[in-house]
Amino acid sequence: MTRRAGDKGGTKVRIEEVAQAAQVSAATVSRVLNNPALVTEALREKVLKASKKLGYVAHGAARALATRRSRVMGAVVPNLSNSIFADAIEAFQRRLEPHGYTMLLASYDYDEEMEYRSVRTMIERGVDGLMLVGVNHGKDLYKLLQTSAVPFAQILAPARASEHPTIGYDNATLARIVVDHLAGLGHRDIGVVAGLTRNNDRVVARLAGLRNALRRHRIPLPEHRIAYAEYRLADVREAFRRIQQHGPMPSALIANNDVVAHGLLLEALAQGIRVPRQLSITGVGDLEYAAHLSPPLTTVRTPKHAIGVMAADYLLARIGDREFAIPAEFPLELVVRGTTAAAPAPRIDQGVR
Amino acid sequence: MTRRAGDKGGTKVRIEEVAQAAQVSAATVSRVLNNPALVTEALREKVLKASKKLGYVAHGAARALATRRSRVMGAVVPNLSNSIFADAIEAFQRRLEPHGYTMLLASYDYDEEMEYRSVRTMIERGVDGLMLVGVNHGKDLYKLLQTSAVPFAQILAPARASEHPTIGYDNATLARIVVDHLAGLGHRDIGVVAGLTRNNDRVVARLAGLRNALRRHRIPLPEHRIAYAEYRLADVREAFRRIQQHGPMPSALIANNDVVAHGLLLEALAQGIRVPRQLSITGVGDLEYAAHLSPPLTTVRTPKHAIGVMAADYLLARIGDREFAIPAEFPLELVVRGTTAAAPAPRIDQGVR
DNA sequence: TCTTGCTCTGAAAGCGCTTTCTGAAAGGCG
DNA sequence: CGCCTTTCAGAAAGCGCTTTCAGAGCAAGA
Repeated sequence: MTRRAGDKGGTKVRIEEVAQAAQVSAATVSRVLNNPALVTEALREKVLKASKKLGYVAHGAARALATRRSRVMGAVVPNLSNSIFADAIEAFQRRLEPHGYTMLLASYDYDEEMEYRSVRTMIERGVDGLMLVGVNHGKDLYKLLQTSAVPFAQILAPARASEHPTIGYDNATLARIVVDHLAGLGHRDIGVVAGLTRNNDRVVARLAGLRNALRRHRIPLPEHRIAYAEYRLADVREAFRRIQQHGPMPSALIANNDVVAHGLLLEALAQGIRVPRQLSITGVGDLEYAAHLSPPLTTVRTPKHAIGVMAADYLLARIGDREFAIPAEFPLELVVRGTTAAAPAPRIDQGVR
Repeated sequence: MTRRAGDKGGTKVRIEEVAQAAQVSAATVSRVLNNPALVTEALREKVLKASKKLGYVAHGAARALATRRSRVMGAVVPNLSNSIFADAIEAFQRRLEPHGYTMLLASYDYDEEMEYRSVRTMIERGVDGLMLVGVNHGKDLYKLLQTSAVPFAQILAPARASEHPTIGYDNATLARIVVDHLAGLGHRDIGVVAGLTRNNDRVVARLAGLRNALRRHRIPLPEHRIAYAEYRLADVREAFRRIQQHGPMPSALIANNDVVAHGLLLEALAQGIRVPRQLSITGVGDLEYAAHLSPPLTTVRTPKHAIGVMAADYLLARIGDREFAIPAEFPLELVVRGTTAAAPAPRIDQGVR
């Protein structure tokens, strides 16, 4: 286990030295390391021993140059604070690890130019595959991806949302699930708190889906019932108040994700508004704390982990020239908890009807 | 902006082709790209134009092989779900980006062997520098780092905690801050909910610090007043109950971080325990939601962002052979909010005293 | 014993860049 | 006007690996 002499600190060991130590050629060492089956048991052992003794670590760049394969995958995401990305990335990387792949990661804070730069740098670093978020990436980026011929997968959108390989659930379906639930509870007066739409096609798609689903139930969604907020509690609470300012409070609020829903819940509680008696709230994502809030949050569980894993599998397959069928869409599951209830009985309209 | 012909899809462009297109040698193209000052204005322009037109992207592996520098930094962390790591990583990467550095990331879920493998793989990929978490890394890992001569920085521990370069705050100081605050409020009966100590030197250090600080105030900390929990709400709530089972409830609970504090708060509220009247709770980290909980959480603000940035700066300096002084310790700030208050008046002891 | 057919190892040619070394051209000075 | 210095671009030698190609060695069959 412990290492003997031979590894004087800081001296990098080249394959040639291992070869000498084992009294074989560099070619053989390489074969032992990469394709052991091609080599006799005895040699293999001898080489492995020498390699271990010298503390040999292959030089990846040289290997990459020779094999035209880097064993590195790239992931480029908006940020790491949003746990949806963090979870997907982690799943992605963990899935890659046993295949000898490492992950190059960059975040761009929804800045399109920075995203482009990141992708470019990754291509320069020779990534074998690339994971991107969403389906909205500017012509230049797609061009770059095409010329460099790097396999890539877009995540968090349904396959049909793009002509490029895309892995995720459908934001329209998600919207429908939420709206159906709320409409089923009798809500006719619904507000929406969305994320910022700048460079975020998921928010846009979800909003469109919401509009659609509401229309099917003949529920109106006037502009002033929509508020946009960054995914920060303070921002969300302000958005809540903005909606209040523009007319009577809706009986239900649809949040773009659980963080937003949390913010809404917090603000409602702070104002003494009863949830769900006076106000129903829905989230998206089923974060860990959703079940623990009081009241526990009604939300939609999204398969972030599965998406990260599949992105890895897809890219691995592409690299290995294997077939891989991307499912059209991932299952979404409504988790009904305590923040939604039947709409309060409408006040008796004093007008004619 | 848009590209013209010349970039037929998927064909990678080599430097030689750019050279031909610009009617110069490959050496000149290389110089233009890496050391423009060595080349006349006219040539530079000509080459840049050709390079852009062909959509040339350098081959990083070849470059790395020739320059013995990869422009890649590694980061190896326990996970991404804990926002302290996510934040530090993001700061690290963002700081690196403008210097042309990309980040290789791996997480090991507190598995020492997996950490070793990750580091090894990164070294193989030729990282120019490495960021690790904590100061407890097993002989083999340090050996590996030494033989490969990769500069590295350990984060989230104070410089003095290790013979190797280390960037972070002192968990003992942190403990003292919390204990002083609580003791100052008259609490003499304090419980602790810590994280799992397996392969987590930060938790161990903090616990030791806590014991020390409490001793200075002559406050006892019997074993049954300590509960260990994973950083998940459900686990934490159970830990809370475990403490309740072993004797009377303490008047204050020290949580290892804000997630834990949140869990404690949730459980207390669920049980109808008044916070802070009956029970004070402190966290660590000042997560975004800390200020928004009700009551808002008293916590200690930790400089995760600054630590990530400094890790990047340090490694960059080391690579550039520049001097860099790591501060002995980072400032910590107690943020007093609503979850701590004076200890409830002690019940009149019926015993003699 | 000689040939045929395998299996296994080594020699050597790159992979695509950077960088030293060299020579050509240009500019300054006696 | 010629010589020396200086500037700038090209030729070529690697960087450390992989992999093809060819040959050596050996077993088996004739």
